[in-house]
Amino acid sequence: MVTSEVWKAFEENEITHSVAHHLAAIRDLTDQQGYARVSDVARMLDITRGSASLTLKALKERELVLEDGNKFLRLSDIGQRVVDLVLTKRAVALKFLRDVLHVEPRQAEVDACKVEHLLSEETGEKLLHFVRFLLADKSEAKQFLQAFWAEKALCHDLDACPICDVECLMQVQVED
Amino acid sequence: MVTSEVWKAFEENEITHSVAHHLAAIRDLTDQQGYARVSDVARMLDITRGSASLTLKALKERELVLEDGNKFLRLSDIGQRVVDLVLTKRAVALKFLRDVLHVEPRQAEVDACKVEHLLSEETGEKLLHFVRFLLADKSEAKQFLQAFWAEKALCHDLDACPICDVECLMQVQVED
DNA sequence: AACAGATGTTTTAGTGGCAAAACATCTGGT
DNA sequence: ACCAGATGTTTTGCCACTAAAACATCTGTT
Repeated sequence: MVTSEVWKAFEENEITHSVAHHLAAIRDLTDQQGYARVSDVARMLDITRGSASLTLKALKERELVLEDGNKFLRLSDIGQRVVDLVLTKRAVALKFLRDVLHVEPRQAEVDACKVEHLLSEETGEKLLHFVRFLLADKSEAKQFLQAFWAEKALCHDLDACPICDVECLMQVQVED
Repeated sequence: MVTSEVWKAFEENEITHSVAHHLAAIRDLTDQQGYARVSDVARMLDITRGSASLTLKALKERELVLEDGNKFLRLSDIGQRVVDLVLTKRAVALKFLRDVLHVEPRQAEVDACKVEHLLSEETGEKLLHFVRFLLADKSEAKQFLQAFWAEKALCHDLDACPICDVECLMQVQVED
């Protein structure tokens, strides 16, 4: 794989950040109030109705969103599947950042939200396994986390931590 | 923090994916061949010279990129700092995905590349600590990883794994 | 001197996403 | 019946990013 193929994959993402949140808004609104209209989505995302109308029109053409005769929106089966995958990855990433890495809750939320739609299914699935294993009631996990959290308290500043430079990190060899 | 503030943070990112790679290209080219011109950057990123010219013009105006009389480009101190932060986060994310989660190397590269510029400094730093601790020569880490990699082999398919649903995961309480 | 090739820039156009404004429609209250 | 308010759409314009094409400049070869 050439370098340009790697970095251009970003643009080729079929589900953009904006699309993911339009779909998630429809899901949330349907759950909360039983229906979702263009205006409801716009209000929830804090964008204009015009903007939401255009984005949702495209999603209807892509058949991720359906509309009944009363202008009520709902997710198609595929749309539901898409938003499930994205929200699962968001939840797992949030759990990892907040409860394992101890990133500030708000920052963890922002970061998880930024990357949710960009992580591959493979990464999402493996991160899920990892977090589950890490937070389960296993002695190896408990001991490891205890040791990690204890050590972390000693080293907050990257520049001040001699063992934490990346060149050094990248040379660490891992044996399975 | 309101929901809309969280998801809109994506758009407010000052360093876009494209910008990060333009800066990284200048850095790589300077290291490899001693200089970087608009055409070199365009070739490396596999975009047209026109496109690179426009993006780099904007970066010169933002003073992240400097140009000498011979049209040779170099990073300003701030530009250097920016690209260092991004590439550090890419390296750490790659290490984590590939060597800890065992994501397929190519997929790990793509995913790390997609999120590198989106992760906060806090997350990047804490992930670095985590990976370093995890891959260091510590008994807690070794035992944990051994147990994780052994268990992971048993559960490849998300749907087939009853313990791996997210609702369940999110209810796990963590005590420090 | 003339030409070819490489380089850099600008213009035009397309995409995704946003706001603002104009417009149409629909609904409830008086 | 009328009006106000809410709703939905379209148009226009902006920004970041890209390609394509036209254009200018510079360099090396003959």
